[in-house]
Amino acid sequence: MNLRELSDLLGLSPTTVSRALNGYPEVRAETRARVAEAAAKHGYAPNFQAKKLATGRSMSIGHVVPTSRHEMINPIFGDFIAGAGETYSKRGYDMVITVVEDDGEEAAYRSIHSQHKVDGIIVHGPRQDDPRVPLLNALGVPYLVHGRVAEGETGYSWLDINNKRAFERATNLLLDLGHRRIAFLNGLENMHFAQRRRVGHEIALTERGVPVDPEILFAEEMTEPFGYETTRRLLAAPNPPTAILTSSLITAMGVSRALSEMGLQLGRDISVITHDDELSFLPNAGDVPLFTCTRSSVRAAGSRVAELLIDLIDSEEKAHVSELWECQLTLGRSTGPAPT
Amino acid sequence: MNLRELSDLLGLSPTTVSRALNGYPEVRAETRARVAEAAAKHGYAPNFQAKKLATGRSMSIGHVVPTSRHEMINPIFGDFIAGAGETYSKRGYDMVITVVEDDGEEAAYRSIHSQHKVDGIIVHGPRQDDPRVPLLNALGVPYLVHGRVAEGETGYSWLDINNKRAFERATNLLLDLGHRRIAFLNGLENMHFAQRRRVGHEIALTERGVPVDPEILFAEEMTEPFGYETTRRLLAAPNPPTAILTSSLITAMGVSRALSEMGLQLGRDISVITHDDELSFLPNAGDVPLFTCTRSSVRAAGSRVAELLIDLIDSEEKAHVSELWECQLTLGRSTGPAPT
DNA sequence: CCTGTTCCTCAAAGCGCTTTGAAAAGCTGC
DNA sequence: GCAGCTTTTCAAAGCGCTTTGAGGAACAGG
Repeated sequence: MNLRELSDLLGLSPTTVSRALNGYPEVRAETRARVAEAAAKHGYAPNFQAKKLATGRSMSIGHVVPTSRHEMINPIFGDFIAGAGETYSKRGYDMVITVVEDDGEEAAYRSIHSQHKVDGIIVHGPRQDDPRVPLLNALGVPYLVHGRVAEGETGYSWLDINNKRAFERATNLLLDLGHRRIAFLNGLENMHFAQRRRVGHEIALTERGVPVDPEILFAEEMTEPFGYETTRRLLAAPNPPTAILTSSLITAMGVSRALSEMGLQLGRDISVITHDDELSFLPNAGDVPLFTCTRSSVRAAGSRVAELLIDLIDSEEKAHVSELWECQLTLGRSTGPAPT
Repeated sequence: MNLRELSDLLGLSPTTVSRALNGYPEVRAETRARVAEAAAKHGYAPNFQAKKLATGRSMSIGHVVPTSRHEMINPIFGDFIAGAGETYSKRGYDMVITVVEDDGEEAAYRSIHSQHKVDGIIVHGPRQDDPRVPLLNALGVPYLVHGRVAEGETGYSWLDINNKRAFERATNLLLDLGHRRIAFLNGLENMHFAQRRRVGHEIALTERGVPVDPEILFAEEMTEPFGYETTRRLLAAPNPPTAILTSSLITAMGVSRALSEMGLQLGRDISVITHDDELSFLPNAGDVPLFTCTRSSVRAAGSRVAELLIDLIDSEEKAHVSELWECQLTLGRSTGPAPT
C-alpha cells in the first residue's frame, strides 16, 4: 500500500493525504480523521526511503565503531547504545551502526557522509588529538563527541564526565584514609578519559606531597585479567601498595579475585576504588555497595548525548554545546584506613 | 556533488556514469576508468536514499532490541553486534538498531517493515514460543533467529549453539568427577537457550540416576550478584552442593567471589563449570583457563548470522536455513574431584 | 557507397514521497 | 449576485538515482 493507492481509495489527492498524515494545517479535521483511520485500517505507512529522498533528511544518526583496535569491544557499548536508542525512538530517529576496521575509520566517516546516510554522528572513545574532530568539522556534519579530545580544542560539541575531578577526589579519599602508596590501573592512556584520570590522580598526590611512582601506574585494556595479574604482581613485589585505583569495575573484579586468592581482605588489607559506569549486568549496588567508586551512568550519558545531537541538528544556529557531568563518589566496603 | 553534476562535468549522460560506476558491461573500459577517476577526485558518492528508492532495496538489516525487560542490557550484545557488523561492512549493508520498550516490540517490527526500512531482520533473545516468529512470517520479511524457539516449530531460519548437549556434557563431567549435588544457576527460563540448558542438565542427572532437586536450580538474570548471593545462600544452608553450573561467565565470577570470601577454593572445595561466550572484555583464556567451560564465540555467531541472513535475502528460493554449533568443553582450573 | 552489426551512449520514465503554486469551494458583506 | 476572503483540495514538479528501450557511431561486408 502506497500513498497513491491510499489516496485513490479515499477519493483524495496524494497531496491531501500526505498533508493530513503529516499534520499540516490545510486539512479539515474531518478529512484528517478519515485519512488517519483509513491508513490505520490498511496498514499504510510511508516508504521511508522515499520520504528521506523527498525531505533530504535521513532521520538517522550514525555510530562508527572501530573493531579491531585491540580486539576489545568496549563493554560499556551495550549500555550506551541502549540509552541512545531510547532517545532515538522517542524522537523518531534510527540508529545506524557501522563497524569498521581501524584503518578504515576515516573512509567510513567520509562515505557515510557523502552518501547522505545520516543527519548526524556520534563519536565514540575519543583519543587525545583525535583526528575525527577536524575531519568531521571539514565535512560539515553535525556531530557530538562522547568524551573530549585535547584540552585546547574548543570547536566541537561534547558530553563528558569530569574524569579529572573524580579521580582527584578518589585519590584524596585514599590519602585521607592514610594510604600513601596507591597503585593505579588505568585504561589506555591515548584515550582522553584515561589521560584525564591520570592527571587528576597525580594532582591529588602532588598536592599532598606524595611522590608519583611510575612503577605502580599501569595503563592497559580494562579487562578482568589485567586487574588480576597486575595485583598479583604488585603484591608479590617488595614495597606493595596499600590501595588500588582502577578505571573499570571489570578490572576491579580482577583485583578482588587476586586479593581473595592471596587471602587478603578488600577494604581492610587493601583498599580499592574503581570507576563504575553503572552497567546493567555488573551492578555495584546495595545500601553499601561492594566497591567504593566514582560513579556515572553510561546509559544516561548515551541518552543525553543523543538528545543533544538531535537538538543540534534541529536548531538553526550551529553553536557548539557541551555538558560536563560530575561523578558521585560513593562509599562502599572496599575502602578503609591504611594498615599500619 | 550528485550524478547529474558529475555527468555534466564529464560531458556524459547520467546513465552512462551510473552504469560505469555500477559495473555494467555496456561501457567502454576507458570511459569507465575516466568516470571512476573523476568520481574519486570530486568525492562523488551516490545518494544512498535515492539509490534505495530506485532499487527498492534498503541495504540495511534491522535489529530490534527490547530495553526495559528487566532493565538488563545483555552484555553479549556488544560482541554480537561487532561480529554482525563486520559481515555487514564486508557485504555493503548497514545495521539499523531500534531500541524499544517491551510492549512496543510488535509495533516496532511492523513499522520497520511497512516503512521499508530494512531488507531483513535479526531476532535476538528468542523465547519459548516466541510471538515474533509467526509475526515475521506473516509480514513476509526475511529474518533469522539467533537461537531457537519452541521445539516443534520449523518454519523459520536460525543459528544456535547446542545448549542442551553442552550442558549435558558439562553435567556429565561433574558426575564423572564424583559430584552428586550440583547447583545450576541458569538464565531466565522463558528464554529458549536457558530452557534447553536445563533440559540437558536434567537429562544427564537422570541418566545417572541422580535425583533432580529443584531447590538448587535457579533461573534469573545473569548478573554477577546473582552468582554471589546464590552461592552464599547455598553454602550456608544444610546439604550444600559440591559443584555449581552457571549459564554465564559473569555469574560465575560472582560465584567465585563468594567462594573466596568464604575461604573456599575453586576446583578443590567447589567445582564450577560455566558457559563462556568468549566476550572480549572477559577473557577466560590461557593454556589452562580459570573456569572450566562450555564455550562458543558469540562474536563469531554474530558474524555468521549476518552472513546467513544476507544469503537468504539474495537467494531466490526462500528455503529455511539453520546451523547448530557444538560448544567446546574446555577444562580449566575450576573443576576437580568431589571432596569426600 | 549503402546496409547490417556491434558497441556505446542517451533520453525519459519511474521509485514514493513532499511541497509549491494554483484552482476550486465555501463564506462574508455589500 | 458578485467581489474579496479564507479554507480546502489538487496537479505537477522535484528529490537523485536506476533501468528500459531506442538512437548514434564505428566498423565491416557486399
